[in-house]
Amino acid sequence: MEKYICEPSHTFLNLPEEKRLRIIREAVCEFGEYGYQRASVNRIVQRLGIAKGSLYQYFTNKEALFIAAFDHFSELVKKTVRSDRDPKGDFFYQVSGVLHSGYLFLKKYPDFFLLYSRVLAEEDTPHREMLIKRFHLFSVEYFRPFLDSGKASGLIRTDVNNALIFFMVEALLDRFFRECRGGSVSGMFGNDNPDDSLTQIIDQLVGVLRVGLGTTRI
Amino acid sequence: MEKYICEPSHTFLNLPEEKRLRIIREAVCEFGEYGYQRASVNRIVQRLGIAKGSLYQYFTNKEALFIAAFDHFSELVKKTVRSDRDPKGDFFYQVSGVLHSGYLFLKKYPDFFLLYSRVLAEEDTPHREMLIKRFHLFSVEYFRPFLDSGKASGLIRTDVNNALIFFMVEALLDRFFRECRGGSVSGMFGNDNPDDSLTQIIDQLVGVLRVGLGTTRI
Amino acid sequence: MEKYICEPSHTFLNLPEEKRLRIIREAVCEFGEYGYQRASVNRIVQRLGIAKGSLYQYFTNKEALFIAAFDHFSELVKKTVRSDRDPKGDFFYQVSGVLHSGYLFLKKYPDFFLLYSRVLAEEDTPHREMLIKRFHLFSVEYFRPFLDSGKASGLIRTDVNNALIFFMVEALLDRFFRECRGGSVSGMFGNDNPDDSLTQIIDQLVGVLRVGLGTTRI
Amino acid sequence: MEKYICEPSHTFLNLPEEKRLRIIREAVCEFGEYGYQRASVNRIVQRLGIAKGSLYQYFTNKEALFIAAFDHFSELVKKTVRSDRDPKGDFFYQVSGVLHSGYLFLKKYPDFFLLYSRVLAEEDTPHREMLIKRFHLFSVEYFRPFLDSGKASGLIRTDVNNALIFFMVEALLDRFFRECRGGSVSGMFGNDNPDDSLTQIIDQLVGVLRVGLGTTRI
DNA sequence: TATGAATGAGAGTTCATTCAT
DNA sequence: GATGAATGAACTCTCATTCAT
Repeated sequence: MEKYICEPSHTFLNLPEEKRLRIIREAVCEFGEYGYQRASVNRIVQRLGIAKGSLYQYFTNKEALFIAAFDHFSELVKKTVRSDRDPKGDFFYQVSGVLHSGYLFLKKYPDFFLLYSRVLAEEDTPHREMLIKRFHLFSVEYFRPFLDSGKASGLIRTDVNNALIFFMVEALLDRFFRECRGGSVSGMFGNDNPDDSLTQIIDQLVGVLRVGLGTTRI
Repeated sequence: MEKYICEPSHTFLNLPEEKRLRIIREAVCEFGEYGYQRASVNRIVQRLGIAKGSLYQYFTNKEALFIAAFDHFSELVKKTVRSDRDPKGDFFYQVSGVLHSGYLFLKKYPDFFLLYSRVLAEEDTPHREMLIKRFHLFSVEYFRPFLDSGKASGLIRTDVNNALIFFMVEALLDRFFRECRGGSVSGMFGNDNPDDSLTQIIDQLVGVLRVGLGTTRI
Repeated sequence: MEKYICEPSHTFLNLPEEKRLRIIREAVCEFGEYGYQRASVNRIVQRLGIAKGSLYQYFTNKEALFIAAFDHFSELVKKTVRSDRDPKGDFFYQVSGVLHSGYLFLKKYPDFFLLYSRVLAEEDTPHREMLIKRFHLFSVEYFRPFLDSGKASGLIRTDVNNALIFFMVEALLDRFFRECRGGSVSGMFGNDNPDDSLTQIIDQLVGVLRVGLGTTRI
Repeated sequence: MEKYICEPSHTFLNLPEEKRLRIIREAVCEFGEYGYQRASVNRIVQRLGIAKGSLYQYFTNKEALFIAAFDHFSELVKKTVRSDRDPKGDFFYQVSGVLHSGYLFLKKYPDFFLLYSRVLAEEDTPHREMLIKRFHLFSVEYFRPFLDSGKASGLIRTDVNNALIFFMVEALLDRFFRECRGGSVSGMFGNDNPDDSLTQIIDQLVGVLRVGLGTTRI
């Protein structure tokens, strides 16, 4: 993992874990709600009930605080995905699994997810490219083995570029999660079914992928 | 087309076209670069070399200027797509056509495209939902006939929801254009071919769609 | 009547009377609603539907327009009071008469009255002292004969200074009209009688004056 | 005393008293000179020689500063009147006492008095009605016992409405103080006697009231 | 004579950051 | 180590007035 220009200070790291977490959580919340630029350090310290000077002793500036908040989130995502991992299924099963556990994650930590979308969305987010790339690499690293073995075993068309496959999968994940955040997933396809129709929708989406990218025929 | 609460003033509409366009263009540029909230009216008038008061005689407020800029862009996009339209091809041919002409458009007006992504991305953009919806409706309106006749003629699977098809197509368009903006299209798949490899990439993407959504077999 | 530094221009005086009156009326309205300083020339021309430049050709500046508006009002008041005048009654009857006709006036021309209160109230009104003094002089001029003959005929205490009598009468007029503007006159004494109780209230007020200042005993 | 939506911040309350008072005093001065709307926060901080941001850490906005300034003044007035109070005299004696101590107060704090007149005068003053009402209530609360016992003991006419009596007394107080502010009190009745003629004038005024409202005959 | 586009100073307010205590 | 008062540039928006057409 790269070192940032501005790591949290020792003062911060020596804080009791509870307080450290509260600070990170409030930061995630603020940055998620307003995006980096419009987020207000004032509001953060107000919500925390600590002095502005204190925060500036933990982090050299707004940017450092932001990076720390994002990092925490990003580690959490990876941990969650890894722990949910069921290594038995094929590539398409994995995609479907990530859609499911991603959905659960964003229902559980809406603030974290909001923060992530903000970073994706707002170009003036500091270190944006690095942060995004890290997620992309994680996704590649996660799906790669399944993709490789899929191609090896004849499950997946070998005439389609890996990069293009990642491109399509990430496009669908992105859009799916973005859509999720707003309203109910089912609502996005016009019907008013409750959340449990989620499985059907994911199945349909992945089904199309399976046909388009796979060798299986209908 | 709906009327907004705050149209540009007569003063603005009576301006010589050249000046009017310059103003819109600079606004698009600023809003594209910073997003609505962080964009600065100060900077805009500075770039234009006009007095702040003047701009406020053209538009009641920042929001009105923003809407005007976005509208100009949005009309231009529609006009471009419509004029490029080749009504002969099937649904997938149309998707491929839109990818092409969209690519050309964003190379020609990168600022406009930036603005669009900002709107998609930033939730505190005023009237965001309306602006996005309008694009979505345009896309539905454009593709719908081809989709319908495709299903009728047996070209396209009828067991896949229309909404889901739109979802996938828009997801790919979105991501494709977003990727385009950064570097060369070819760069996004790891190879350094010049732009003329664009056709191949689009063909591959649409090819996968054609298999996944269509009844044609490989 | 004194000449002002800035009379309305010939251009204005040559305007058709109807237009001239509309301009004055809108000005009265604006200055009444916002007071001199906060009144907006922009709004006035907007309401009138004429060009800002035009207004500035009629009046050299905001101040000149204001004076013209106030003058018109002030002439109207004097005309009204004079035409209502019933020279038969004694001093106290006259006071009561002015209270009545003042009340009717302010119900008929609330904007004019509002303008007057603004002038009384706001110290940064240009030429305020002159405008107020003119009203005071009018009041003195109006009441003086009745006061003199009242003292001569033994109706009014001669041991009370004329200036003090004017002071008291004007204080009551002022407060009475100020109170009137807000709600119903009757409301100001806590009872909810309709406007026709006005006569009783005025009678009571003047009654107290009559006892305090007069030689009549209860 | 009611709490306002926006009290001064802790930051302000923790300031050394001297500085706190300076700020209030300058605010009173500015609001008194220009009225609420035209008063300029810029000018206030300039006069104080502090940064604009500082003032906004003390008070959430212009309105809060205004209310704080008015409150300070209003408490001071009440304290002054109460401490001058001589509970021995009758109702008319009390009126005369308030005229005297009011006069002294406004000579001592002319800016405070100016502010008060502004509030009375300018309808777009925020919370105007509440501020005025509070003064009226204070006046009622102060005079009421004397008025009641006056009526009980047969000193005051019982056929005159209490509300009407308050109306007259307040009208005279208002006008008296307004007149005072401009020049010397004596000047207002045309003679050039020094301030010590004040007593005579007040005596005359109250004398008329005593006759008009009282049962005592000349 | 009438127009209305242009002006620019000044309004209230916010905010990341510093530093003496 | 913690505090929080102070800062001042930048923000959006308003307005009386001018002047070329």
